[in-house]
Amino acid sequence: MTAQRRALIEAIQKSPTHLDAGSLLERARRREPNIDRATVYRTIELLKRLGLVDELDLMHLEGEKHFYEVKTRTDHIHLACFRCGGIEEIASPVFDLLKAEIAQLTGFKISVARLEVGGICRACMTAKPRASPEEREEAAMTANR
Amino acid sequence: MTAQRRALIEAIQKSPTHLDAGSLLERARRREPNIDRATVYRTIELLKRLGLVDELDLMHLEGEKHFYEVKTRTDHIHLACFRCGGIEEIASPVFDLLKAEIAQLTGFKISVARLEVGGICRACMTAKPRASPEEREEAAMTANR
DNA sequence: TTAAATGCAAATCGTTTGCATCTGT
DNA sequence: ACAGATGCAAACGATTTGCATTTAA
Repeated sequence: MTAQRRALIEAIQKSPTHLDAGSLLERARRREPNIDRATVYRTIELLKRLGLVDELDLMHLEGEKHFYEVKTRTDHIHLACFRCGGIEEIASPVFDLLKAEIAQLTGFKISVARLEVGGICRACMTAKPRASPEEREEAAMTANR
Repeated sequence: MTAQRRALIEAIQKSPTHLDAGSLLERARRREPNIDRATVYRTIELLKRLGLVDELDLMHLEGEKHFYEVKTRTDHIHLACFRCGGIEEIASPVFDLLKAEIAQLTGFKISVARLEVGGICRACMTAKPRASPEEREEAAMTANR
């Protein structure tokens, strides 16, 4: 247990949003100025292996970065808005039910279940009231990336 | 509609397995030898935008590649085995129910829903009968990447 | 004819690695 | 003391880009 690891773990825990390796490094440096990129990646790898953090893609809204969060008891779903880039989280008993069904049906011993949804959030949907239905449709289509 | 695009679309459609950009290029070249990487990526981007193909990560089992499949009417779940690398697919009414619930609860207009599960498949679970429960636990843990 | 698609090569981005040095236990 | 963790710099793999050229409609 080194000072660098402590700084990184604290950075992940404290952040209200999902951080990628780069911003994780930046935050950790406030505490431990000499910490290096490589250490960040190695520590993330470790925490993943220990099952302490989950890795997310968040629909690749900003390039191919990965994002990290502390693993909670109940899995939650991540909703990414293609228009505003916002991320929402939601948990549902139906999700747990689904995982149980999958395990039962396929015999899989599930260790990670990642559900990521992309679309247009309520706020963006109601905003731009001038937009015609055609424009909305177009935007939704184009957003599908 | 160019010859290159035709070759790529055919390559995606014909493949029984999920292909990444590299193998997609390779397959398409059998038909159109002069096709370039850049064209592959540009065409994939187009097909994604048009909602014709879905992009998958398959739990990053082999690096950070992305995999592609033609978008089907009913979404399915991808199960990746950390031990043998195999991919299984499964659809479930519960999955559709969950998506409906998410949309209803959050007001999201969902355009993509990607559920990827990582774990140990039934075959790998039953294999290695000599493995102690501890070893299984350890393997499952380590596999969590 | 001409806007759009392509090939090529170089660039970019996130991530990983080899290796010499340092540090926690 | 010494296994393991770190920093540094270089390497890497997947993907993207600028630009001159070709092609489908």
